[in-house]
Amino acid sequence: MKDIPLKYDPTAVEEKWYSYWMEQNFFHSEPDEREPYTIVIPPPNVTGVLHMGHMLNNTIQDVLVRRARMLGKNACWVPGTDHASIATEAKVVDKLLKEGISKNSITRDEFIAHAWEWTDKHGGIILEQLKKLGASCDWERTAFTMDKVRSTAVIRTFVDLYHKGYVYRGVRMVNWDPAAKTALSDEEVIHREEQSKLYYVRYLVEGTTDQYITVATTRPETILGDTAVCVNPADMRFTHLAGKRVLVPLVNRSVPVIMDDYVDMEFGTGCLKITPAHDTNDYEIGLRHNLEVIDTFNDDGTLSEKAQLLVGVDRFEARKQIIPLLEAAGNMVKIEDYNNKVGYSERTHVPIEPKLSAQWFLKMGDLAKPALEAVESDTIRFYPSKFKNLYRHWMENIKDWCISRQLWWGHRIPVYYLPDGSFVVAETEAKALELAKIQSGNAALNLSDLHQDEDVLDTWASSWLWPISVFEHEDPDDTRDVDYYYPTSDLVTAPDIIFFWVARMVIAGYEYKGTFPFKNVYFTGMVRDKLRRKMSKSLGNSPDPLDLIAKYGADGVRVGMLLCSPAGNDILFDESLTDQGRGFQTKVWNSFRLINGWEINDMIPQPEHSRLGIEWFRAKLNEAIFLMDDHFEKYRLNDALITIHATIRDEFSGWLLEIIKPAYQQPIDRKTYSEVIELLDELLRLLHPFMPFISEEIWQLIGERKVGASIMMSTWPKASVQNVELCDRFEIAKELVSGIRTIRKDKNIASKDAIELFIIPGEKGYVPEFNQVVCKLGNVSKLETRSEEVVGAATFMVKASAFYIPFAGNVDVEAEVAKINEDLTYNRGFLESVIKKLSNEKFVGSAPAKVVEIERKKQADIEEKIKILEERLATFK
RNA sequence: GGGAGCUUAGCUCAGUUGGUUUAGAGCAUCUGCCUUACAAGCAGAGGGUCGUUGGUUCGAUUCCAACAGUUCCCA
Repeated sequence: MKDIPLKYDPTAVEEKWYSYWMEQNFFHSEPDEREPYTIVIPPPNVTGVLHMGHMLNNTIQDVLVRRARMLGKNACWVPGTDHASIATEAKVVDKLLKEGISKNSITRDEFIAHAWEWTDKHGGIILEQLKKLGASCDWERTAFTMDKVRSTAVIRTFVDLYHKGYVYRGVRMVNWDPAAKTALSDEEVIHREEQSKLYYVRYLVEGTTDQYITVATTRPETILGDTAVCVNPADMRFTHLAGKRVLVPLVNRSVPVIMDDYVDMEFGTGCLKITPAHDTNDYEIGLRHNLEVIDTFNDDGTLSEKAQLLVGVDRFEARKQIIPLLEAAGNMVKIEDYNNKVGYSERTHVPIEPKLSAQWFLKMGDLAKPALEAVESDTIRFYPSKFKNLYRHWMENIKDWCISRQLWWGHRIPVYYLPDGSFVVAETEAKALELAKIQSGNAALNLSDLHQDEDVLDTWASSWLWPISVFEHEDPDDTRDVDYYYPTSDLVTAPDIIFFWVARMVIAGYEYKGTFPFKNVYFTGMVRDKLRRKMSKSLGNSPDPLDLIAKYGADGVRVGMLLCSPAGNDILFDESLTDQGRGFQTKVWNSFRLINGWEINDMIPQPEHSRLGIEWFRAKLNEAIFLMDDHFEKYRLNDALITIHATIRDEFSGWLLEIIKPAYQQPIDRKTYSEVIELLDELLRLLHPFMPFISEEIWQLIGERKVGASIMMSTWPKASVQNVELCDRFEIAKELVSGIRTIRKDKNIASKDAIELFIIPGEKGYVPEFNQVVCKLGNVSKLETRSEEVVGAATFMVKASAFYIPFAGNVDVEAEVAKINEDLTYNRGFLESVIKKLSNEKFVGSAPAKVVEIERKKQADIEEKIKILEERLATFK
């Protein structure tokens, strides 16, 4: 008997064991002859602090890693962080601004120094927070997307892809973020439906004084950049305008009326204004019709000199100001309410401006092929598999990836321009110079003559290498780790980055390692609040994970998160979940406290009920292991948790402990005690991946443990042959005990008063082998079988067996009769449906023999039960 | 506008190739209990014509179609 506290103190216990695990270096992995099990963390942004999404995601990873470790695999969970180009740059710019420093006033190098300072200060916070959750990451392998090894990999890859012809520079319509002043990839743009206006504006047909053509637009401020008006060639309303020109309002530029079947005749007026510089579709039309491109916006979203009017005015202010101008000029026809979709920057949340600009692109078509095939063929499995559709759709319609960003924080593009405007691509300045000399034929060229591209690479251009680059070393020939750990086993991430990250990792994996980067992808749901709102800082609906851990314990929070989160389903987080987790933690502790409090006596033999209980529980536990393994195999982690949760709470604490519990202040026999400790040991091991701390705490207390021992390094219990029949028979005994409890409650018989129990056994519903258990749990002093109805007793049935408990007081005949009649009605109805089925010749003829047999058995069972019920009813008449 | 998914108890969800006593769990609700480990607990109870309508089948929550509602992705 150990001296243990009445109340479990998660904070103290969690700190103690996490330090112990760290001291023992249990999380660290080195390649050896065992099978590897590898997970790379989805690297959180250095700007981030732990939020509920991380909690869910990392809890899942930790569960998988801990179980794999217990299965004897060489488990390695690599942690790290992501430099998050645009988000971090924005934070650093803000911070500097508060200090009175504008980004424009300092050099690139000075800015980068500030950004590193910021990263060093904040970048590690989130990883420290993960430790509180119990994450068993190999901290010695912590990586950062901008550290030396990872940066080298990114640059090397760019150069390689360039030389393979996949990278090209092109002027294209890109998604321009006027706040960050950078291009964004399509995936970084979020489209939202908005209430806006549709403006009908008329353009004077050139050479006339009263002929107009009216267009409909949501963006009247772009009129200043119009270079055509377009109609559908099939539209009879406008055939007379073919070859004519119109005047752009306010600026009176003469532009052609063009015909293109892109125009939807049904929409608006059937007549479209074309602004090639500021609309993707217009740009395409412009290319087809050789239209002039007039860029009327500056990089910051204000109108440029080219607009001629409202120069320097912000685009949204310009929209307001241009309306009275159009009205005054007599061009505004009408304004209607209209809902349209507007693209917003994922990071800065400002509306995206389509803008022509020179950017670096990566050709995706060929690269994507093996990556699509891998998922289609289930070489890489998605859980849940419904995300295959999404993945396929994107991969089949993949577009080239805009990989340049007009930012400073990130991997600077290794392109070096020569004085003549040509360029070379190389991993280092020295190599670039060498190449430049050859290319230009000018051996006197030196570094100061070269100018490196100002842009950095998209952050995902580093994260897509993550499963490879985290295993690389400064010595490029040291491939020991990558050879051993790659491909990794499981990836746990959110479906919203399936394109950003998952798909691109698969692409990079095939391109650079010739195989998939991970075998399974587990998509978690979004953590939302009770009202299904996304958790966000601005809504203030997200609890601070660390507060939750302080309040409920890390184990409690982990259980709370997982209880309600089948793969891929959003989890509607509510503190009642973590409260449940804490409740379970307390339950586990109290169960242990009960056992711990027993005095052991070597002299007394094992009582029969204890022997039976333990025999049954062994079978039940075996069943639980079997089920959990199956759930794990299918990545149904919440089902696996529910299984161990129910096994501990209901079967172990609720049934087994009640069976073997000695009478008050009585000792327990040695055999039962050691057997129950053995069983508890197994339960704790099954619980460990979910609740690492409390399982370790109790495991350390129930045996003599040497320094260096830990449940996390113990083995995962193995399922043996199932004994379903034993479990089923015990369920019948449980029903009997429940029946007794119900009668006690109905008839107000205190549990300390012993009762007598008489039984008329039927074909089913009575298992005498568990009589000792029933007597113990039901406080039954006498148990006898009878062949005739017992009068003056409370009765109930289990299946086809009838049970009688004599009691002092009157039997409520009316109530009994009513109860029996209710039972009869149900069973007769049921019998009818079975008979109907069996009398259907087609059923008997075509259904499998096994199914028909089941129906026959049903019929016999129900008939027997009805017979007994009828007999009982007769005794009341 | 195109595509995908979802719709089962008041809420959140299971339901594994169509048949296992006319659908299960957790939470919530209700009723008892401060029963010597646990009131952060225990023992019970009620609650669903499986979105609607058709079809396939001996048999449909399960397969198919249409419709309705809803969510997401893409344009």
